[in-house]
Amino acid sequence: MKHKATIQDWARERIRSVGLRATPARLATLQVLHDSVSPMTHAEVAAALQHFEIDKATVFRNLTDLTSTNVLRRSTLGDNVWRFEIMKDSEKEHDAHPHFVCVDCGSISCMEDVELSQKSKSKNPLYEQITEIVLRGHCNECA
Amino acid sequence: MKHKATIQDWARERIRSVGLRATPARLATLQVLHDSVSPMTHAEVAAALQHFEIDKATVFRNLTDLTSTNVLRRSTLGDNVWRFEIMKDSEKEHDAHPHFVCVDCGSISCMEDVELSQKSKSKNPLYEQITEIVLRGHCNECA
DNA sequence: ACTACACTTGCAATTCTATTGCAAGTACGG
DNA sequence: CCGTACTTGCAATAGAATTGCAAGTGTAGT
Repeated sequence: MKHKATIQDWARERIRSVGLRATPARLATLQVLHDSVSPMTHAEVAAALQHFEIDKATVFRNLTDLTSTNVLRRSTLGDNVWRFEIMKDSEKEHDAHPHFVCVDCGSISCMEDVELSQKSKSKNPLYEQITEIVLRGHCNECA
Repeated sequence: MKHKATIQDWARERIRSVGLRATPARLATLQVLHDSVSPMTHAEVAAALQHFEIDKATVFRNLTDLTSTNVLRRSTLGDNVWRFEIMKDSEKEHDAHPHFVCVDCGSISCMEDVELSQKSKSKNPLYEQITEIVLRGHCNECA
């Protein structure tokens, strides 16, 4: 388990490596997203950062900037709200990992160890062009 | 090719069969969606119906009602705007086979021969409770 | 056909997500 | 430590989605 200081260092390094400045707002944003087990909406991130008096417009812009530089991944899970999560180095070349949405409580979780496979080799040349995978159902809490 | 009168009859029949009233606004809504080759946003439907002096709130409520009764299907392409299309009889039984949504043209297709598998046996007890699988990406037409 | 009632509609206002302009503030290369 | 280009805060804006309520209307039952 990484220490907070280590995460800060990683965040600073990562932000600067994509040509952006390591501002407190951006470091805090990555910290918050790191501490979360699932993708967060911009409203959630903004709420978490209000204690630090960081404006929501700033949060928006930073989430957008960090997404366009591939530090974050932005996805829409079917409810018309953007969600952001830190993009791991390991998944930069791969397809996005599936997200699970509970239709009862709305909770979001990542399904790192689930992948798609084809029953037959026949068709589905679409496979390579998939950008997002969303699964809906009942989570353990609500089932 | 169906005649307009036939579509009106089908629409009236369909609307009433789900327990709703066959109002001019609803008949016109289904007519417009029938004439469209791709899913339409609420704004597009509302614009098409303005000539008939149908309020956008009414349009929205009807789209919502018709969606919750499975007359229409609502989907999001990733731009945070709902899109609606008539749900064909053949696809009413929505089993858990994946649907593919093209984020460019909005077309929806079934991916019968794609299934999920776990990389590791470890966790993910969520697997059995999945009710819907949606994949987003670029279809062959739009790629 | 008529009637009554529940369902619908129109209008206006509201909520929520996302975006932008601009002046003040700040990170950081040199 | 300075200068400048990048960032931020604040306020305003745009657009999608939603709601309250009184007036209007489709329909089942007579």
